[in-house]
Amino acid sequence: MKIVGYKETPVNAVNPKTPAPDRQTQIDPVGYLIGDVSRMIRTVYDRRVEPLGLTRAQWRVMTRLNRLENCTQTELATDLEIEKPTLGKLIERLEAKGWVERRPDAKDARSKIVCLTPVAQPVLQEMHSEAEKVVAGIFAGVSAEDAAHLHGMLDHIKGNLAAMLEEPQPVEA
Amino acid sequence: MKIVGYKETPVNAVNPKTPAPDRQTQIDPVGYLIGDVSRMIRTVYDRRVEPLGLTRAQWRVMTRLNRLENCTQTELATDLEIEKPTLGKLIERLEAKGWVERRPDAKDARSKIVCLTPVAQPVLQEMHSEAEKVVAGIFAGVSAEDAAHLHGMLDHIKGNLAAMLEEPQPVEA
DNA sequence: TTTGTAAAGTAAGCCAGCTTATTGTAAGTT
DNA sequence: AACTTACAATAAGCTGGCTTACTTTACAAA
Repeated sequence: MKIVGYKETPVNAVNPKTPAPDRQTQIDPVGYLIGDVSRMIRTVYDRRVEPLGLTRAQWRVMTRLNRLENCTQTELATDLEIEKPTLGKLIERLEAKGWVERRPDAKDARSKIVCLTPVAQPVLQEMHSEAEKVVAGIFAGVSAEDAAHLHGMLDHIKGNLAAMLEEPQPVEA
Repeated sequence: MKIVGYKETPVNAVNPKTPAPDRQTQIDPVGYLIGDVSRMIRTVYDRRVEPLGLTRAQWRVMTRLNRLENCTQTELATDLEIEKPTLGKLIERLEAKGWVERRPDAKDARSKIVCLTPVAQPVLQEMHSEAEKVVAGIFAGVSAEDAAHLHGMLDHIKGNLAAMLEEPQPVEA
């Protein structure tokens, strides 16, 4: 299975392979750049983790589970920002691989506790090690000040976006 | 159909709703920020375009088609960076809605020319208008210099990523 | 001319996201 | 205690991404 990223470059996206997109960029290209960078980060990491036998959705579940320790499926789905049926199917596959298991919740007969098996530990360590290498590579040649500046601007933009997302949704017709 | 974005926040992602993530950010959070911003941009735009009856994948096809005019499916798929079967299914649905049509290629009996129907025009205009509003909202309060600086850094990072993506893939076992 | 290779589109099948609806259990109300 | 409401998980079914394999056609080479 070859993982190549979702490629969801946004509005009027430019092909990231385009050699010289610096002429005639009348519509602000920063929006495309952000999308490209975001996708490329995922693609780089996906490729490195692929030999471990994990898809992106699966390693996301594993890392969260590692931080949350034992939790219910609903808690995990909320934390991952995916829906419960989506998570349910993912857990089924991870369970089949022997990396996670579902146990009944002593406190609530409706819910199930999801937890990692010992088999998963080496996989998790490998994933963490690869993540560190990828981050180092991405910021090669970027000064600390520049990184801080980048962080500040992205934070500002994220604030703008958060405000836009909180605008009342147009009432259903 | 409610569109809420893919939510593919990368490695060790933070919940974008987290109010104050500024303490104890020992692992570089810029990677998360980029992913969050990218996803939020898409979500904002998706919501505005949703009333037109389009999914994200569908409006991407429509906008590209509008720029490329008449082209073959393979050309369009390459430009969109999706695979041909994926595009084929999308076109089927758009054809059913009456927005695009497939015509035989006079020059090559294997290929088909995809083109927009007149019915699609008002939809495209509405999409473009919304896109401009979203871009304006995103960069509210950002100076031209800061925007340029942001662009420069993202370009640098993108270069790093492109280099990483060109590294020889680990040989298949 | 025939033959072989390459390319365009599609079919089939998997993974991962979503929504809506169902089932079983918990908990609050009367 | 009975009822109603809320919630955990799952089932079913759609979209959209991928790969692999197949058919048809084009083209190049023998």
